[in-house]
Amino acid sequence: MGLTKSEIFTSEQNEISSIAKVFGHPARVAILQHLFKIDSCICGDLVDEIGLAQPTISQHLKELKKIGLIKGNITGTSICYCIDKDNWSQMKTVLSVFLNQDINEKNNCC
Amino acid sequence: MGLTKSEIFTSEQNEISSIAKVFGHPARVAILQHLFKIDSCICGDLVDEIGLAQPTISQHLKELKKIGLIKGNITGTSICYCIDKDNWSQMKTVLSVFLNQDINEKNNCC
DNA sequence: CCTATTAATCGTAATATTGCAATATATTAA
DNA sequence: TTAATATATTGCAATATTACGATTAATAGG
Repeated sequence: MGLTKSEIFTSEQNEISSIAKVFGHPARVAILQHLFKIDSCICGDLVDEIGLAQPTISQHLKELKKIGLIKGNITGTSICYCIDKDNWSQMKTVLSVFLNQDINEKNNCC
Repeated sequence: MGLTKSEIFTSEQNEISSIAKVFGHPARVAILQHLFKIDSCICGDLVDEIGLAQPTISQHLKELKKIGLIKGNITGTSICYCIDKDNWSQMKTVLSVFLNQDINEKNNCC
């Protein structure tokens, strides 16, 4: 069906998977890395930096915006995107809880 | 096209997104959480625990196995799955580098 | 051998994702 | 106003994902 049955999972499980899904494409990983690397904001050079067409980059930016990891403000004809630091931190906290489950693990039969 | 252009990205970007993609479905998150929670191995009760059909669970387990996060050994007619601790740790390291990019961040124009 | 049990695989339908050309929108500059 | 520039949106084709019924394979117990 291609349709995830979100309703049978906890909100935590859905939140973790929603965040992870956004990271699940190399273009979006590359966009985020680039936004961190140049510690001022960039505008439209993501299209040159990454080798994808402008509508494709725009679509990926939309995904990142939707989940709140980036924000953009208009500067003339261009738009300046950057990481939303507060949301990035919050997201890290959610993922950390999931990723660090193993610290309390005792035995492992396999 | 539905086809990711992996070849234009770095191996690190592809690795991060591959891991994240596996976490990008709540059923796989739930499976991993359950495997951590019961600190002995489980067999086929994942189907009861999560509310999805057996072939669906089997398919998700396959994805998790493919990327190396879980392993299973045969015990009679059932198969005992558990987290691959070494690979889990390695995966955490890869993701941590990506998630902690913000610690060196200086300014933020937005 | 036959049957029950467990899990994988196959086949398929429904939906989602990716990518881009074409177009629309919005702002600046002349 | 017109042209140029930057980004978003639309529409569409190709491919991927999700889910499950039906079937298959493998093992255990009788």
